[in-house]
Amino acid sequence: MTDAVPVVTRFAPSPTGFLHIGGARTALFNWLFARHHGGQFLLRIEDTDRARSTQAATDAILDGLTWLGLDWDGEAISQFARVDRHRAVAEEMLERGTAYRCYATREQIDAARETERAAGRPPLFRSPWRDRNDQPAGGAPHVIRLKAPQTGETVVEDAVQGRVTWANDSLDDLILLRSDGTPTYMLAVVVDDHDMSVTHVIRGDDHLTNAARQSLIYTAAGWTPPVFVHIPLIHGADGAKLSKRHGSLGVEAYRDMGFPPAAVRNYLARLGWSHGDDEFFITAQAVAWFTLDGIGKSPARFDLKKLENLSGQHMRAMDDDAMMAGLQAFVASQNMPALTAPQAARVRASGAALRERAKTYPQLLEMAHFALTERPIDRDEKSANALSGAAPELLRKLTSRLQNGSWSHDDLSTAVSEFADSENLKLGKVAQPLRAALAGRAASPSVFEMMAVLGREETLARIADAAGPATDET
RNA sequence: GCGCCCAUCGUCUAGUGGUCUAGGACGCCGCCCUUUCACGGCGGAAACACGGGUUCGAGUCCCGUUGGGCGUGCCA
Repeated sequence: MTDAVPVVTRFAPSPTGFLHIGGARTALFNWLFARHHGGQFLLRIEDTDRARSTQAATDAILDGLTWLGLDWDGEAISQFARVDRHRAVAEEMLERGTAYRCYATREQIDAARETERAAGRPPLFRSPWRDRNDQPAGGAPHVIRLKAPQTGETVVEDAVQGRVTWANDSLDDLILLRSDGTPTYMLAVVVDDHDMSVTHVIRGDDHLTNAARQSLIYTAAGWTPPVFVHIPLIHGADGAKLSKRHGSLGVEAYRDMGFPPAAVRNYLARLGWSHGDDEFFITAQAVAWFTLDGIGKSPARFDLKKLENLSGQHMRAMDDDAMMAGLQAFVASQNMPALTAPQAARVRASGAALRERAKTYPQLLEMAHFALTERPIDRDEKSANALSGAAPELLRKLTSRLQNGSWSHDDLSTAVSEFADSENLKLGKVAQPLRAALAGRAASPSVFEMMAVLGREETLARIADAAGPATDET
C-alpha cells in the first residue's frame, strides 16, 4: 500500500490502571490500520494528571501491548514531558486572539453553571473576561480559555460515524491552560497529535464530543485536524458498561487464563470490525484486510465463549514449534517451573493430540499431565475407581502382550484391540483402566498416543505401578 | 435536563432498494462418530425494536417513538 501522505496513528492511554480490553482493541485498530498502510503506529502516555499517573500503570500498559504483539514505532512519548510546548501553543493562541485569559474563580463558574442548570439550560459557562482587555491588579490567578465561536456550527467528518454536527452555542470556552500553568487534556492532545503528525485519530466514541472541541482548537492554532475515527465502545455481557465485574479485565488476565495472543487479537479485531463472514484469521490477514469501512457503528458485547472457541481454533492451527513456544511463555508468565527437557520432548511428541483437545494453555497442560508427571503418578478419583475390581488383573494380562512387538501407535492399537477381543471385552473396558494407569486422569489423549510417546519401558512400569507385576497368564 | 451517537438471531456479525420465505460464526438442543476428553459430521430452534412516510418495491432511504450508550470538569 502506498499513500501520498504516510499514515500515522497513535495509541494514547492514560497510565492510571492496566490496559483494559477496550483499550487493547483501540490499540489494535490503530496498529492494524497503520500496518495495513505501511505507516507508523506511535505510542503516547497521557500522564499529565500527576496525581493519578503511575509508573506501574505505564509498565502494565507497555507489557500488555507487548504481550498482544502490538509493536509501536519509536519511543513511547510522555505527554507530561511536553508541557513547555503545550504552554507555548497556548501563548501563541493568546497572541492570535483565539484564546484569552479568564480570571473567574471556581466559585463563580460553579454558581453560573448551577444557575443555567436550574433554568433547564445546558450548564455552559460564559466568561465575562472573553471580551475584556483589562485585568485584575496584582497578577491574579487565571486560566487561558479558547475563544470559541458562539454562532454557526462545528462539523466533524468522522470516518465511522459520518458527519456529526454541533451548534456552536452548545459549546463553551474550554480551558486550555490551568491556573497552575499546566495544559488540559484537550490542549495537550491537539498539540501532541499535531506535532507527532498523526493523520488518523482512532479512539473510542466516548471521545466523539471531544472531537468537536478539539477541532475548534486546531482551528484556533491554525492547524488542520486529522481524520477522526470514533469506534463504538465494548460493553459487558449484560450490555452495561464494561467494568471489572463484567470481565473487563486487563489483557494480562487473558494471558493468565491461557489464551494465545493471536487468539485475543483475532477476537478483538472481530469485535466491531468485520471482513465479510471471516471469523478465524491470522494477524497477517487482518493487516491485509483492515480498512475503516469494515468498522461497525454499534457497540459490541464481550463474549468469553466465543473467545474460547477462537482460541481453540488457533491452538489447533499451531505447529509443534509454535505450541512449545507459546506453552513455555505461558508457563513462565505464571511463574511455574519451566518444562524439563524430557517433559518438553514428550509434550512436543504428542503435540497434535494435545492441541486438538485444548482451547487454552491450562487445558493443554491438563491434557499433557501424562507427559509431565513422573512415577509414581497421582490419580484423580475417576482414575482410581477405574483401577478397582478386575482391572488390575486385566492389566497384568495385557502386559504380557506388550512385552514384545512393534511399539508404533497403530500396532499398539491393533495389539490392544486383539487383546480386548480375546477377553470378550469392548475396547473401552481395556482402555479405561489403561488410561488410568498411564495418565491418572479420566481425560487424556488416546491411550495408544500416550503409549507411543511414553515408550515401552515407561508404559510397562506405569502399568505395573497400577496393577502389580505381570502374571504368566496369557 | 441538554447535546451527540447507536438499534439484524441470546452474543459477534453479513447485508449499502429487488438475488432476503435474511446468510455465517459462537452458544444452545438433537442425532452420528468414538477407548476418555476433545475434534469432526448432520439436523434444529433462534433476529430485521415499534410506528409513520418515500418508492412499483425497504432489513437497506427519511421522520417520529421506544430502548441503550456516550458526553456535559482547571479528569483523561
